[in-house]
Amino acid sequence: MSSLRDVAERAQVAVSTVSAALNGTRPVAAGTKRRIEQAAAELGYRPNLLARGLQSKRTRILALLYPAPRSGFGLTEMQFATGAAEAARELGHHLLLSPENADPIEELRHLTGLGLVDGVLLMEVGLDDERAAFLAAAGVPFSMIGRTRDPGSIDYADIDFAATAGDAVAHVASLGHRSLALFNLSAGAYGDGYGPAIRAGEEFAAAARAAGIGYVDGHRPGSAEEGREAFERLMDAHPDVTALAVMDDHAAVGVIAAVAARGWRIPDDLTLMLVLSSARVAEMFHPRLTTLEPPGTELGRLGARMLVDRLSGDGPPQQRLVPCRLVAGDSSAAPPPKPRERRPA
Amino acid sequence: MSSLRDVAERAQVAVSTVSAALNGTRPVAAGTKRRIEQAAAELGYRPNLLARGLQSKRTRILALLYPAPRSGFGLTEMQFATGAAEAARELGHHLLLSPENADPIEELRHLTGLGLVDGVLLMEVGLDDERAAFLAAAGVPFSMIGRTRDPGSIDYADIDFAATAGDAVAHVASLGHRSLALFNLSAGAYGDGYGPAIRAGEEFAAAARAAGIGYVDGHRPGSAEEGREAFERLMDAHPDVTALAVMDDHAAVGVIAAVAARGWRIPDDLTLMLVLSSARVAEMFHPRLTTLEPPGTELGRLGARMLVDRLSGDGPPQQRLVPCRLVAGDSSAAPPPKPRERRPA
DNA sequence: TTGTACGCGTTATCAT
DNA sequence: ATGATAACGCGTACAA
Repeated sequence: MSSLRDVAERAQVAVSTVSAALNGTRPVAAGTKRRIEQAAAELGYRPNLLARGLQSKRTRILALLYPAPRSGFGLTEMQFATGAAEAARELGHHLLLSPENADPIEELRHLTGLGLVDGVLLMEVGLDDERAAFLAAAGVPFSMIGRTRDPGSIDYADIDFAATAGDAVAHVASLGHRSLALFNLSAGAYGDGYGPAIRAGEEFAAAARAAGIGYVDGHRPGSAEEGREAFERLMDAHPDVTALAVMDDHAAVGVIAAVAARGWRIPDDLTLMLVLSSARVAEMFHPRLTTLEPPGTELGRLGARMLVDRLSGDGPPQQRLVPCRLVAGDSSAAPPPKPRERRPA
Repeated sequence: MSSLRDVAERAQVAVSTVSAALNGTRPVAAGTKRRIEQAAAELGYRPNLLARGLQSKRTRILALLYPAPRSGFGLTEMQFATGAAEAARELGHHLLLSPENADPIEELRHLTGLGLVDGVLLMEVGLDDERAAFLAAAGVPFSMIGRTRDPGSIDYADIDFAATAGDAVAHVASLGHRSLALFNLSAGAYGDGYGPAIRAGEEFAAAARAAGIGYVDGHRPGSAEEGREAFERLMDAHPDVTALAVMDDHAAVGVIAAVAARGWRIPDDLTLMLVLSSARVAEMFHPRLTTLEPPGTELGRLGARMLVDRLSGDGPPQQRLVPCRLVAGDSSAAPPPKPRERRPA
């Protein structure tokens, strides 16, 4: 690879002049500049990122801290990564994919100690995330996709659960439903203090209250079988519920089976929505489910952009909430006119 | 961050001795070595990767060239990335996520010119992949997940389509089926020369021939609607087909609908398999589909490992084929005893 | 406007 | 066995 010196020789100038010309870091005569640029082009010169980083203390590399895939790991997480990578590239940065091992803190200490990355992007942030605490204490610039319980002045991009729940409730309310239930994420899949689970629960409750419709939660099925059981118990206890929002894809499978087993149909007897699931997944179902699709790419992009902003200058903290997109499928309809009964096949 | 010099001062030795002691690159007296190690530990010294890379011409960073998500982009691609990242970390390397833009070659030229990465990992390799040609010509070490038509001596890890097709055929044959059809990937989704589509087609044909059972292909539905139509046409032309392998998730949705519309049931009237789809997706269906799950993580790991091996020394080319894992679901059964008829509801 | 000289943190070569 | 010193390629004072 050709270096600054090669270009300098070819253009008959000093190395520093080449550097200046190429970076615009000080005035260079138009003629000289042209000669230099031509020489650089001819040699296919590319600045060496290592040397530049060593000198400037800025590598323009971001690390995406990648939690070890627990039970569920899907399209959304993929979108975080691709969104962040795209935005990083557009902003002249690179994205390092950094899978966490058993000891995330040690991993972080190592990673940041290398001098390789300028900042860190955190995924799957817990309500009391130790990684965030560590990074803040260590003075390492970082941003979060998701957020801790008390983000303070830390940059983050997260789902707007209030708006999302509002949209969902408005959707079913406008169809005429008077009572909505939520099947939340299972504790097993994500641990107990998982932010999205907690926030979704709170905001759905609030939205339903504000809209003046009934609301039931408490079930947290994490598999098809649990979804079946949960639906049965839900109908036993609250036969008036005509709309159901489910946060776990597999639980939805069970719900659908349970509905069919009763001789009921979707959407005639039950309006079913998927929450935090991509439209691609919703299309796998029959009928195609209405879904509240998380803005994965958008959040990834925002996270990266915020981090780059933070590295450049220091403005006020950027904290952005983005609602899910409601994609209406064929699983939404008006509630059944009369009380439903079991109609075994 | 503390540097080698800080450690040297603290241990009362020369910088070069510290370097030698820490890297074991030349003999160091036991006592000195202990002093140095202690000083390093006390200062929390971490070698600066940039400086080391600048000097040694090896950054221990791998780039995963990440194609812009086309239509279909799922869990498998995610697994490539996570597998590669994990393996890289275990081997003391880092993984850079590099999304491709409009001009992949220019992107590659840029990336490799930066001196930032030691080698490149290619995903979604085409039969005549220009990126592979470029890298080979440029002398940049790389390995492929997937493979070109003629890989020559390039390292790669790919799906073993022959074994996969063999397993699939054996599965349906052992259930008693005498005729199998394949719905291949649509040309639209992946372009026309997409390796997996072509290899799957060839190998299913060969496996069926070897097993002495009938084989039909030619349909390439890329959506639910196209899947419905394709199934209708298939049944019109080949009413004897009792087993169907589908490579596109969405097409499978249409097939299932078409089967139901005829008043048929899965698996009683049709054995349905998903090919190259993850078990997680297969579980979304009802009944749970039998699937040939691609070894995404494994391939990612292999690709990274091969690349690291190649960077370290140069042995013979490593070319590994890994078969898909057959996960039996509830969509496989013996063929119907009598010819099926339409049984409209 | 341009050139010279130094430092970033590391490894490698040469003396000692 | 250890220490001094020269690169690696770049940015940046400072001098010209």
